[in-house]
Amino acid sequence: MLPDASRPLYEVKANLFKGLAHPLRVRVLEVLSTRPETSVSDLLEVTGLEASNLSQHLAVLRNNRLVTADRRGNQVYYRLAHPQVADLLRVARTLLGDILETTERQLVESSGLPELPPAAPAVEAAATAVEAAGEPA
Amino acid sequence: MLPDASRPLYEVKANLFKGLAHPLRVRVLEVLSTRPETSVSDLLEVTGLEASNLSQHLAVLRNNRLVTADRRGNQVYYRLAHPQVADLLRVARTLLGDILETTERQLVESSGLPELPPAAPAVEAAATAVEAAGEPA
DNA sequence: TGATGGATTGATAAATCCATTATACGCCCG
DNA sequence: CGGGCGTATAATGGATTTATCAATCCATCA
Repeated sequence: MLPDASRPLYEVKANLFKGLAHPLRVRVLEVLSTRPETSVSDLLEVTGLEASNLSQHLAVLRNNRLVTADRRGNQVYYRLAHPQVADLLRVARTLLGDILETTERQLVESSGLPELPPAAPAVEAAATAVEAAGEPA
Repeated sequence: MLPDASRPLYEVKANLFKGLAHPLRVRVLEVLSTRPETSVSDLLEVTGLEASNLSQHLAVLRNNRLVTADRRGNQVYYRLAHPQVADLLRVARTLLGDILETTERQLVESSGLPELPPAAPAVEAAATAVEAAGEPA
């Protein structure tokens, strides 16, 4: 889990992605991208999760060195270990935008070519949702 | 597996990362980042894998719209579906470089502070390996 | 000290992922 | 058409991941 550099890079990278491969963990990282730090109790509120479940996921993020925790008094505060983590989320998002765009285009092309589709509610709304989502990363 | 935009973005992102969360798939994407396209047989050579195993992983990459395949004659050629995929791998690599650097520094700091460590073979070599690795992404 | 609130850890069952094997498909050539 | 090659899919069993519940740890405050 710790990025052991003696292994082939593609293994280490795969481990990194594994650390990111859960909705909850992505969510936590997104929250952490918007503020300098966040307490576990705040994360609990935001996510509406069970404490132990969240804690487990935070442990995964810690083991992957994606976040750092420090305890102040009764509470524990988490922050991104590196700004690059936010970069990664941003790049992922733009990639997803592209993917969605081209799959949508391919759908249109293969289904009769109505140059400007009169309005494909679901897909269309979805696409713009991704573009405009007021989301941190 | 298809990036359904009607779901929360963090779920879609997590799915994307899941698609990347295997050494073999990362390896394939790295190979594909270095050339415009690569045939399955070439990938088989490079990776030394069983055909069906590779095929399964290629299917995952296809389902995630990370690669596209097109058949010409007897062979199938794969390519990255978007240049952003390579970007993602690059950002991941620099992040890993940072992570490794700071964990190494923390190791040194917490173990007696030999200002310039006389030479910590494993870790040191590893770090430079990551920096210098002549790897595509 | 005991008690309380916040967070983590351990244990377990369910779900998911993966390598392997076997089978099927698509294309070319004889 | 039949055979062979290159890929892909199905099925199976073993390993990993995850949500849940119980137990523990750590700091505060009475």
